Amino acid sequence: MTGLINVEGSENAACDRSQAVSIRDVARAAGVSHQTVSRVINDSPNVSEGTREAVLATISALGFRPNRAARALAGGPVQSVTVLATNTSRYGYAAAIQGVEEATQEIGFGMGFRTLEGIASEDMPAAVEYAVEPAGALIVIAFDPAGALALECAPSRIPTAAMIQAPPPGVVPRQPAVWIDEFAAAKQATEYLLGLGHRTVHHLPIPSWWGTTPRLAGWNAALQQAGLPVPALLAGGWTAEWGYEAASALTRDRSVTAVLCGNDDIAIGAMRAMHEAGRAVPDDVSIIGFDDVPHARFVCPALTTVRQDFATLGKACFAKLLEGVSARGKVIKRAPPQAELIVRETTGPPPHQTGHRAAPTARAHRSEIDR
Amino acid sequence: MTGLINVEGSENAACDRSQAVSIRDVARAAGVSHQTVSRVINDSPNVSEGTREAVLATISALGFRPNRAARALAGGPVQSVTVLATNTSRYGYAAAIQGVEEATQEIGFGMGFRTLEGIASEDMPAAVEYAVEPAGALIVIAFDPAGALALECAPSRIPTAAMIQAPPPGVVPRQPAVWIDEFAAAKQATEYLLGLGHRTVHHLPIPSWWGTTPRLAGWNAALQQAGLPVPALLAGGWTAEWGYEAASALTRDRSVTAVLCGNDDIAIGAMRAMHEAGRAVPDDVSIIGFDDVPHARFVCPALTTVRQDFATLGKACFAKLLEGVSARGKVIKRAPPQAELIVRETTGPPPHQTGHRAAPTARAHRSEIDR
DNA sequence: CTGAAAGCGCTTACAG
DNA sequence: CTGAAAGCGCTTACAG
Repeated sequence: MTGLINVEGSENAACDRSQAVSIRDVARAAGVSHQTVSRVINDSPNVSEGTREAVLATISALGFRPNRAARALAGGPVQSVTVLATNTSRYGYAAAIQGVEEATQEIGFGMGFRTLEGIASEDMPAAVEYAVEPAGALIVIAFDPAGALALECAPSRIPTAAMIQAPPPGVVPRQPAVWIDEFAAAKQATEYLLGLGHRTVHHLPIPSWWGTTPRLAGWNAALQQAGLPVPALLAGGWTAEWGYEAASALTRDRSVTAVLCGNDDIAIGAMRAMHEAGRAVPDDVSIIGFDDVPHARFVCPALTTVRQDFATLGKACFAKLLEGVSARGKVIKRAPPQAELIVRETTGPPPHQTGHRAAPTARAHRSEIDR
Repeated sequence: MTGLINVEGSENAACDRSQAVSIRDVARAAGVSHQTVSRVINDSPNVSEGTREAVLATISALGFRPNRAARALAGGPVQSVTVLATNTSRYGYAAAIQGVEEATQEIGFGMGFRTLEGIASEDMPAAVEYAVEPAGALIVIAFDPAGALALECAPSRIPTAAMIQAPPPGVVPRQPAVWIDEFAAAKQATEYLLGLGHRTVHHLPIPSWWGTTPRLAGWNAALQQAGLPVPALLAGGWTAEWGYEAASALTRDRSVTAVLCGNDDIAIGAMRAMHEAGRAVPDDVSIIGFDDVPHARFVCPALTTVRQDFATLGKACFAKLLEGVSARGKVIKRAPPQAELIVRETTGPPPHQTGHRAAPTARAHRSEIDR
């Protein structure tokens, strides 16, 4: 098979590429043994500079690409990661997955993906086991119960890292994990609402499976710190549909003037419910979301929300994973991102509040009302 | 390593699983050769019913899982697919990816994923080549230029299928491909607007790279068929931001009373632009989107849009891929989904239209205004 | 229908 | 610093 180097002649030159160049082909062409080629592609220090360069040149001339399956089989280093997540289409998950993808691409890792939806608890161990490639690592997005279960099922033999909801103070996750400090942001968002003059803030949470979530805890802390009673809570949900249903129930209660939502989908559902109930946002009720989905600033009124950079979280998670793995090449460490309150149009003072419109402490957060 | 079978005793039994049972372990335990085990796991017909059952029993007793890397390396059948897409977080892509994922999971295929964003054209062939696993297949989401390029770069040696924009009549895609018939839906949506009494319909397209898109063509056809001039077009975009900018330009033109948008993000951006310009939706201008993202029915006013079932499209694409591959097991064929106009609240008769409110031909499409 | 042979492309030790 | 050996777990032919 010739024509590997001379690509310019052919019809769609840029798009053709013939079959498999092996480590032995490279070795032959470079006049070394295939082991030496192996050392070069694995960045072994035991290669003289001269041969290294010669081999590298031959590699690129021949267009050699190491066969991932062979490397895995032969017991090579970890070189692929599979991401486990409940689903793909929820914004935070999709963005996190994309972050991992970019990070893996940078260092030439393969990336697999497996969805957790519809897997029964008793099948989870086998599913996790089977999901990861032979010499592969594992990243699990454990924001929800299914993800958390998958994480528990990860065999200790497989290098694993996770994106999780922030653990309560003092609790150390059993696996390498990253998270966004949502507690502070939720507290800040709640305080912002209180600062606007609201007597209390209600919360429409995302689901929790150990009794609380950082978002919920932050909300709770702000209320308690202000000496306010904490309103009753519904079990959580994820979708706009759930937010719509949950907020509809709140609609009859005139004491509800501010609602902190567990995510933007819930917030958008809640806005709809308020709209249908004839409650104006933000004049009658203020709403804050969580995540800052791309359309949050375009809905009407534009959604005040807590921005979370899931793509960066995904990258941080991958970096965390690499710490525990014989990582070749430089691992760019990344700190997990900070959550950030973005004030837009769904928040304002409560109704019947004459005059003294508590000056929103605008310095503290970013405003995008005037985009 | 013992304890493989007896899992009930241990602490978190459901979550433990020890290392690698090989084909030889199974063979030994079943009293056959490892080739016979191989035949069984590959559904070869050349195995007597008795030994097959015995081997199968041993496999499940031992918890044997074939090593994917070894199968690939030894030249086994295709058993994994990698999906190439511009990104992960755009709704249609995310949903399509999830559809593929579910389909692969059903038949035990591995699934890889690679993002196209940021890959220079000249690097595309290598990127595509390197993305797919050794004995793997390829699915590319070619809704956009980067995807289309990746598809062109797919080496013929790799089994490939694609999700594409519907090709113009008479054009046969060079690769196995599936698509949603958006032409008819776009035409229907345009006709619906015309039927409401609008004098013309403007279009905010998604990008095209061969001069048109099915959505654009359907819009165009409806206009022409009605003997109407076709309004000038902007180059396309994908995001709410783009839709916002594009619609802002339209805002000063009072003849714009109906806008068909290339997707829901554009539509939401357009709604925002109209809102800021003091043009009421749908009283001053009607807007229709494309896709039916999950929040479309919750925004205010709820978005009239053309629903597209990308998850099913993804499954259909995987089924198409399997047609060209020595597929073991039953392949569930799936027809690509149909697009469907969902009438909600962003559409109505044009302003200054006294009286005769052209009866919306409501039978023809689904209405969800009363959810 | 079933087993003994050879090899997929790479990697680790092991010798120099 | 470099090469000859053995093997990862599976699969195809090839012989019975």
